[in-house]
Amino acid sequence: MSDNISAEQLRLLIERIERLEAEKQGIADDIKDVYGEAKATGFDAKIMRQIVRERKMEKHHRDEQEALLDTYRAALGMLSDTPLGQYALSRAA
Amino acid sequence: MSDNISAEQLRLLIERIERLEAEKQGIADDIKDVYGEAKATGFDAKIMRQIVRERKMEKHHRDEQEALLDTYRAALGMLSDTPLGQYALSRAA
Amino acid sequence: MSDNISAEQLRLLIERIERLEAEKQGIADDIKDVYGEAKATGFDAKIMRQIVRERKMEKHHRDEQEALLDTYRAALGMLSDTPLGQYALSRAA
Amino acid sequence: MSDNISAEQLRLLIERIERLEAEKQGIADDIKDVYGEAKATGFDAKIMRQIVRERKMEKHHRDEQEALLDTYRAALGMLSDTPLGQYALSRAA
DNA sequence: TCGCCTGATAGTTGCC
DNA sequence: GGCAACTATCAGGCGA
Repeated sequence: MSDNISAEQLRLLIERIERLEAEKQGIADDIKDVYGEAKATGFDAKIMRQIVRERKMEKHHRDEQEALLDTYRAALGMLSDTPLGQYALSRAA
Repeated sequence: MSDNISAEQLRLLIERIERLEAEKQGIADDIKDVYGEAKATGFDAKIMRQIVRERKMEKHHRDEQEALLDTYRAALGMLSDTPLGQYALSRAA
Repeated sequence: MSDNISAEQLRLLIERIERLEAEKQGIADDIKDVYGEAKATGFDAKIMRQIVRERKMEKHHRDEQEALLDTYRAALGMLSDTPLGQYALSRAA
Repeated sequence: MSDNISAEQLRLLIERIERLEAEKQGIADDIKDVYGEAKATGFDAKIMRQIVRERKMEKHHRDEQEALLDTYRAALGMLSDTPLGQYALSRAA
């Protein structure tokens, strides 16, 4: 009996995954359509992809910077109630 | 002036793409979550992935068979108005 | 000195790769020639490519089925020294 | 009867293609092995790929130059028995 | 957690 | 010259 339950659970999980993958593919198709539309308007898809890639990297870069800053903030947090810590904070910002 | 219009168009296209890519990534994360959930329930993610892959391939296989059959039908189509062609078609189906 | 040795090693590796890529390209050209020959004989290259693709997929399909079965066997293997596990194995095969 | 002949021809062509594709895949595997070997020796595969790509482009560039030169040579060939052609040739070389 | 390896994605070449 | 097949690259997932 518990085998049936397991099999049913497995079936449901597989179906959820397949449904999500179908959605993902649909969006991928939408993206392709937008590039097609851009091309029809006279833009170069290759260059656009390059721009998208660069912006993603810039965002990633900013996120990393932000994370680093958070780390500093946390490290300095424990010192923020001391005069020396206050000074370090003022230099890091 | 038309440069501004082009630049604006480009900006809109890029933003649409970035929004779609964000959605796509979100769904990819959802899929990962489902696998995580399955693992927590005691299923082996590797086997599940293999099953999903296999089912996808079976579907692709059927589609390809259908496409091949269509191609044959088209190739035979040029004979469909002759008795012999009719016979060939009936054998191919 | 060891730099020279490294440089020489690198050169040899690069040359081996370039030689292999040349061979690969040669074979790709041969394949193209065969399709050309087929076309000259009156066959439709598009259909031929579809057939080749389909046969490759069928092979891949069989391999995948086999791999899945192996995975199941491995998953059941942990039970193979119990009577109940033996029974499960006999049902799965 | 001619159908049988055609089918047999088609079979032979398909088999030749499949055999060539198997060879091609084998060489692709060999290339992968060489990169693996290089990596094991301490080289960076990504950089090596870049080098191979650049050398291919350089070769292509040289080939184009050579082709252009041939075109000039051919164009000048028809003039090579005239004093002016002789002069042009001497300038082009 | 890191390296490997497979699967997804972008670029290129050949065909129509 | 556009489109589709194919190849090469890259990133995410798996195993050690």
